[in-house]
Amino acid sequence: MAHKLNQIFSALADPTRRDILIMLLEDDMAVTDIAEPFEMSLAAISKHLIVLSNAGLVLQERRGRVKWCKLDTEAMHAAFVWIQTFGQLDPINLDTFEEFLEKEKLLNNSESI
Amino acid sequence: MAHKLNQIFSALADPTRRDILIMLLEDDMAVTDIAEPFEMSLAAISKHLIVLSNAGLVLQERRGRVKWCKLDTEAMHAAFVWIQTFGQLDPINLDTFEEFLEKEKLLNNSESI
DNA sequence: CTATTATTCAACTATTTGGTTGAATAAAGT
DNA sequence: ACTTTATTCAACCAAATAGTTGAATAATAG
Repeated sequence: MAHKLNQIFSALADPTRRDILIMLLEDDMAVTDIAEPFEMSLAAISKHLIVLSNAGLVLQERRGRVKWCKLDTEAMHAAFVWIQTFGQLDPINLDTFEEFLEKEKLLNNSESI
Repeated sequence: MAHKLNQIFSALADPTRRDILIMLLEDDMAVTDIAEPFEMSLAAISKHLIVLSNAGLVLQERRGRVKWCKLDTEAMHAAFVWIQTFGQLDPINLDTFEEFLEKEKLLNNSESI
């Protein structure tokens, strides 16, 4: 599904998911324990975790009947790098910008297969 | 509409909007000029700019019939700070986490009026 | 005054998202 | 074997999103 940054930023756009990430800073947790403080259903939390996992923000490892969730810092780092780089970019050359868009479009298409 | 970070991250989640932000690094631009390299309609770009503006990532100033768009770095900085802080947080105390959620819920409600 | 240019609005559509509930699966405990 | 626990699946729903087109608005140019 398209660019990784799309998934990362849209995963971070939901306050429940940001809260889950903050919880996971303390320790790895099982799905049921993650769901406990929230007012929504377990199934809803399970879906949020799948979104976080698809974005690469969380790793899920099943041991027995329990699925342990832990932070995966790599995706967060990618977002961090994008924002940081953004602030430090030299002014771009608009003449080459359309080429850039073109390349990115091809890339997105190939990724979405 | 809820938490500012929701708007910021969800604005950043769209590749067209990220591209627009990159274009604006070079210089302030009018809506029509921003739209030019993209394949979608002007109205679609106009909507994207409203999203960016609501998120606080872009400032729009009308001069005559032209609406000039420029970067507003504050919101980007807020996202940056969140991610950076995230990586540096001490392990949280889960006992107080529900209180945190409660406060945040009240806050979100008052913001969404 | 009229035509052109810049931008948005309105109405519509298709898709995605975030939630629900109830059933299904699968492992562990007794 | 039976029950409980952990998690997901499936079907559904409401709301939001990202796009379209055509008309409306408003400022500039001729």
